[in-house]
Amino acid sequence: MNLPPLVQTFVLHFGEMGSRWGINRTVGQIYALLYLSKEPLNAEDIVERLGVSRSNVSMGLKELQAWNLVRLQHKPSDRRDYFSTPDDIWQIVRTLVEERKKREIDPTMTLLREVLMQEPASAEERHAQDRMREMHDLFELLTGWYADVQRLDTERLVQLLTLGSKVQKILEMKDRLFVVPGSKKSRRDDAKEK
Amino acid sequence: MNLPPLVQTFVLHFGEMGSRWGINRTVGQIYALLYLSKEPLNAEDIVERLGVSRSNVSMGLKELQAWNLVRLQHKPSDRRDYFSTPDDIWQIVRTLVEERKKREIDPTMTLLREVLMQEPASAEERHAQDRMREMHDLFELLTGWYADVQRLDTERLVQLLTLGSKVQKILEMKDRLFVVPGSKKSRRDDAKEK
DNA sequence: CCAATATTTCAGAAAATTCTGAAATTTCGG
DNA sequence: CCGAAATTTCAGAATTTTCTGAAATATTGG
Repeated sequence: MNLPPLVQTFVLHFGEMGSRWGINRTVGQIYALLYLSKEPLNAEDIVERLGVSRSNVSMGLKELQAWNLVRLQHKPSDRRDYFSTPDDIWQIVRTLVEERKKREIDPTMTLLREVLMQEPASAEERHAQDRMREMHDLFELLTGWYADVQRLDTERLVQLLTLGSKVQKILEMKDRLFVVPGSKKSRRDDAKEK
Repeated sequence: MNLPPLVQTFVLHFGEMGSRWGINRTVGQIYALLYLSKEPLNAEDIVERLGVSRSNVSMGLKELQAWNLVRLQHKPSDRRDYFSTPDDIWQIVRTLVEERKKREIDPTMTLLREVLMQEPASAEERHAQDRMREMHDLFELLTGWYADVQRLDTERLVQLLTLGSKVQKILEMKDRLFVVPGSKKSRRDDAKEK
């Protein structure tokens, strides 16, 4: 491995971290390297810096492309493929969340919907189905939130995140200001009192 | 594997899904089984239903305990260990997020902080450090948001998630209502115009 | 077109992980 | 305490994943 120490530390860490995700060491290292690099890199650059085989890099890049995590580009009068990550880190986050949802949540939701259609044949199955329904509803809530928030432009997203749970305070304020006292909606807070 | 079809479908799916996480098939299956089960199960129960070795179950349960994902309990006049998942699915989510943060984010933040202290020895290292700083700041924002939201009770958390980006609307409303026109704070929206 | 260059594919080697059975250790009722 | 029951440990077998080198395929400047 042929990298400045500071870069190497990061690349090695991401290689190890990859295993905690569904990603292998080389893929993690390639991504880390591209993320830190100012200039786009071609496959041979990556081979030299990471010290892995050309074919391994080829497969790694293919996987990263399948994840939409790298951008392929070309330099004038150079037929080699150059790869880079988006400059905007928020774009990276959005892609990551999107792709993980696609691979992990969506198939699970499909399965849950299927299983929830079936008729339980025993008390045991009935209970299992109830549990699956809880999970289904939870995922629905989370993905709904995500679908909503994902549309915000970055500035507003950051604003929202910075606010954190302080939003809650504003909600309470809103409730107090705009809900007609005695109406159905305003009873929520009363309920807490009991 | 000796399970009602509906349960088996879910257990097999979670087994496969486990690989996408850092968790192995058996651990995924054990967790799925416990999640669906009304009654706590002992190790031998799990062996029978999943058809894996006793030692494999032992190691799987140990791992799930390390993740705080299962609860160990005992039945009167039975010395065997019985395992279950929390009834409250939100408790499960909280634990999962907490543990993943502990294993993935925290070590990465430690590394980033260390590397950001060092003096870059070249333009390349300087750029790499800038990129790492972006990541560091991003994680700080996200974990800050999480730390904040994590404290909410479930009812309010659900409320917040249901609202999604509509929060934004309320924020704008708040701005319009309470910010003194011409003050520093009220200029945020003006900036967007240019 | 074609030859040089670039990239991908893929079979099998290497490495890592998962799983098992047997043995060791722990626990606790009597 | 003892011994039966329960659990854990662990060496190595089985399986899966990762990685490589060689060969095949694709691309493009001239």
